Amino acid sequence: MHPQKQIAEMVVSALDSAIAADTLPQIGEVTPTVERPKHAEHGDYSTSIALALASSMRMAPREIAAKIAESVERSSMVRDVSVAGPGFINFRLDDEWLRSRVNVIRQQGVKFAHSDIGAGQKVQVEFVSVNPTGPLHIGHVRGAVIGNGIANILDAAGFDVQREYYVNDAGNQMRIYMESAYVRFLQAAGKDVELGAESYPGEFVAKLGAELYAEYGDAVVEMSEDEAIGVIRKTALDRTLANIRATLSRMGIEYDEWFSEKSLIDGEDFNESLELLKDRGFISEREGALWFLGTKVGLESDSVIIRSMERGPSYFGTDIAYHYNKFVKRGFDRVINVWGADHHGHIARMNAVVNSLGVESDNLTIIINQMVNFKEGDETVSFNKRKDNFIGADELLDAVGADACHFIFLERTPGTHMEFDLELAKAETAENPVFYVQYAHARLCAVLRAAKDRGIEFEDGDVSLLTTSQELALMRRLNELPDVIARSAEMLEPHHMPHFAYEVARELQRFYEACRVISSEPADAELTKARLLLVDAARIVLEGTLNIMGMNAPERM
RNA sequence: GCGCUUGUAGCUCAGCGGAUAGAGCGCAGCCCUGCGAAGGCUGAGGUCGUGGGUUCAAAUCCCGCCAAGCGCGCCA
Repeated sequence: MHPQKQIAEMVVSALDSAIAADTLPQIGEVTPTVERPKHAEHGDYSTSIALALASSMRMAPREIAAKIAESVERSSMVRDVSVAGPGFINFRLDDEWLRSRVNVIRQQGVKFAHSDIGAGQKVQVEFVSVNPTGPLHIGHVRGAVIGNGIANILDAAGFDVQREYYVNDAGNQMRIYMESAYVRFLQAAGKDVELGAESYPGEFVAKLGAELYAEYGDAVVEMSEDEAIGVIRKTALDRTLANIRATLSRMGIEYDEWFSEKSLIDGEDFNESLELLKDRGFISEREGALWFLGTKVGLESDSVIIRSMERGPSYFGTDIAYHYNKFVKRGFDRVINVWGADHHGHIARMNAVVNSLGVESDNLTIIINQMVNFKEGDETVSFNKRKDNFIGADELLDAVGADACHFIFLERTPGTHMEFDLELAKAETAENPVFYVQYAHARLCAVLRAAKDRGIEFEDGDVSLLTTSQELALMRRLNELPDVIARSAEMLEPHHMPHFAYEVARELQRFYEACRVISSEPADAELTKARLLLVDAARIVLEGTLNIMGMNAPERM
């Protein structure tokens, strides 16, 4: 259990025992909020529960705080419990306990910070899911980073996580894409044909057409369009998906499942979900189409599920089947969809339809990441206005590297309309937080290498020698990781990770500045060993944090 | 027109109803005979878009207004 939760439980049981002992009046169930105070003199953890209880208990907040503080059961973790200000109860961690954590971190590795709040619940994180109609572009990277970050965090928090990419291989866009590929195929065969107005003009499709011609040759050129597309279709889709997969792989992102939209229609999911909605009275037929009765559950309008017999299900229709499949067929306890802001209009009816399928709509969380503006020098451009001037995700990765993308996109909360400074991301200087954090890790590795070169063994070091303010501040920081992971998982807020990584790096640099680690003075031999233990623990925490963020922790830079 | 999101230091952003609103960059200074200076320290800089409301307590919750982005298809 992470320290913050332990403190919260200490407060609850202190409150209970004070009530039992009749020193405080009876009240209903309360859940105390425990926070980390902004100022160090307020301790490591703090609760304002006494202030919140004042009116219902009809007592002065400070008095309530004093009663609770008295009843707190002492533990090795907490050195001091005090009442301060208008009625805060402040907790200070015990130095001895903090030191002992250095050994815990070294023994357990980053797992020391993992939690069990997930309790093995099955969670699916679906992200990116861009139409397979060409390579990923620069605007898709944010969603990829956020989805991956959330999945990693949930993993560390004890959830059973599945990462999924929804492949939109049915529907209109796919038809247009295949027609585009077919035209390019014919052009590669030397035929004089033009792309239609709606077609995908990109270079990728042209290259794909040439590859298809090289593979299938003139026999397919002679076929009718429908026949020919039937032949090239699978290869075209596979190549496109392989391209997307390769880009994601460069970012260290791997999926457990690439789920086909088409399979929902070919199989039973679409019909079954429709039957279920029909039984529950959410379906009606009019104007030659089949509708989901959104107005019945408070939506502004109804939505089409099946357009007509010839034209088949709408995107919304298959999305119903998809979520039916996720919850009912595959039995996920929770589903998290990471969507771009241009899909936000779809959220309300998705929640409504999930609810109409009989699934608690709280089990579906849709995270929207806002649009990104890219800044190069003084020029700011929003990527969506650059459709004519396509910038591929690969180009961004070439320019700034995957690690910088992870850090910078994760640093901002998904809801902000953020600006991505291309110059800054590329900069290999202190202005760039990515390098600051990775440098701190590389520096720790350099110290550990130096110790090894000098033949220093520090396994038997004594952590009780770690007493300077910088050492204690660093240990405090390292011990925050369990809280940070728990909080990030509970709130689904990955941005705490890079902020924490930055704080660890900063605390490390202060420690490094003030505390000589490897000393050549014989009298300092024991202190050297103790500090090497701390350096090693810090390295473990930093590496673990970076890995959860999808980043590398370089040993040299 | 309606809906969603955003508005915090010059810039990019944190801020979990609570104590004196924070960080980085930029700016002005200071600090290396030793483990990586890609570093450390100090300082200036804010009517938290705006007007109301709820509360013992509001940047945070509610309502109005202003501004920006996005969305309002039998596209996905």
